[in-house]
Amino acid sequence: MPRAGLTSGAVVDAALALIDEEGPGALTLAAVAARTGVAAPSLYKHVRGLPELRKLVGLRVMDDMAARLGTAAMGKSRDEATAALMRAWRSYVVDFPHRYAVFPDNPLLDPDLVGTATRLLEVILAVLRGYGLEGSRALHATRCVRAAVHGFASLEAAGGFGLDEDLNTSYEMLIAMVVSSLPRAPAS
Amino acid sequence: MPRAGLTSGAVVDAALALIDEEGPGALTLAAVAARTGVAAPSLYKHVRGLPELRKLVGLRVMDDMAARLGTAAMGKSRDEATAALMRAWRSYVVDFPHRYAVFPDNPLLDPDLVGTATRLLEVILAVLRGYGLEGSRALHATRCVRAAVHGFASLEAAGGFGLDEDLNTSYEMLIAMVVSSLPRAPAS
DNA sequence: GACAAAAGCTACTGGCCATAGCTTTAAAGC
DNA sequence: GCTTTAAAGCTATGGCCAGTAGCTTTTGTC
Repeated sequence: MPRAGLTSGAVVDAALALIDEEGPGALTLAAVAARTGVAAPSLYKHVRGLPELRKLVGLRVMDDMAARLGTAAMGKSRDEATAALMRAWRSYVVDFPHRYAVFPDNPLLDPDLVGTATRLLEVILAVLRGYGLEGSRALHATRCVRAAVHGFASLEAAGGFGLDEDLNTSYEMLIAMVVSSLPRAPAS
Repeated sequence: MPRAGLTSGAVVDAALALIDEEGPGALTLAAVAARTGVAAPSLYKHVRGLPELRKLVGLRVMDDMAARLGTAAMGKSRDEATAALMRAWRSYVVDFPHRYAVFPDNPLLDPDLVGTATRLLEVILAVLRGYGLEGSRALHATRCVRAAVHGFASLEAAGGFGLDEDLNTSYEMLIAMVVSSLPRAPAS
């Protein structure tokens, strides 16, 4: 019997493939084992259990998003950067609708996730700093941007918007709303 | 052996109590049966199974919210109505943080939920009509309001905002952003 | 070529959903 | 008041999944 040659990363890959193909509800150890050609208990050699697998999957999702957002905002500032950030966020959801559902609920409270989560927030904060926002004002503004963007993304990922017609137009309107109403300090 | 006298409604009540006390993950037929003092299979006399119970619970949540939003917006118009609506939405989440997680993902596509879901959307649409918004513009604006409000609510319900300090301030800022950037037709 | 660590396996337990089929309660009709 | 019957409850059972225990086999290293 040849060895499967699994690694922790390969298990996460299989989990993501499963999620992409059959939705977040299909993520079971049994299914991952079947897909990787291994008996279910063998997975425990690479992953501590289902909760840890979920966490690793969530971490990958956050990582991918952080990379996308970072490059999207790169070289831009202010309104242009905000719009690019928001478009990149949604584009992830459009590309991987099922993945967005496994984005960790509360990454800031989990020591294993807080690093990546902070990196993600840092992207937003960096853009807001371009408006001259710092400290408390930047914090509140970050929350507002997160709320708008995450709200739209999660509703779209869940198919929550009824007819999917014209979602681009809706989102551009949301971007315009955010951009136009972000508190701003005078440009330096 | 006296009879428990369950009804479909009582089962939903017990399910909601469970969710409130132990979170949405605690909603199992076994737990509901224990709480109602009945053997698990007996629940099938009142509910078709776990998916249906979830749906009924989601329906109740939507119903409660629709009632709250309706009375909150009543007698107000434009910015005042928008702000009241948004505050009422969040107040539900603050009062029942765990319930918000069982809000149905896609009520508009489920024939059993679409009625209540539409009633809920109607409240938002009614407020937007106060700005003179109709048709396509109103649709897009509704989506933006939903996104902002739902995004904030779901992040708060999941504890996704790190420190919960100053969430009121953040939300008031979001309200101000929405109110100030809503497209508006001239007042009649 | 021997050995040790890691990767895989089978066997098993316990939780939960769900179905089948029986018993008992309680309400309705005579 | 008694009979009847539908609904409400039960026990028994099966299947799926997570997770643990303990064994075998591969594979890389000395």
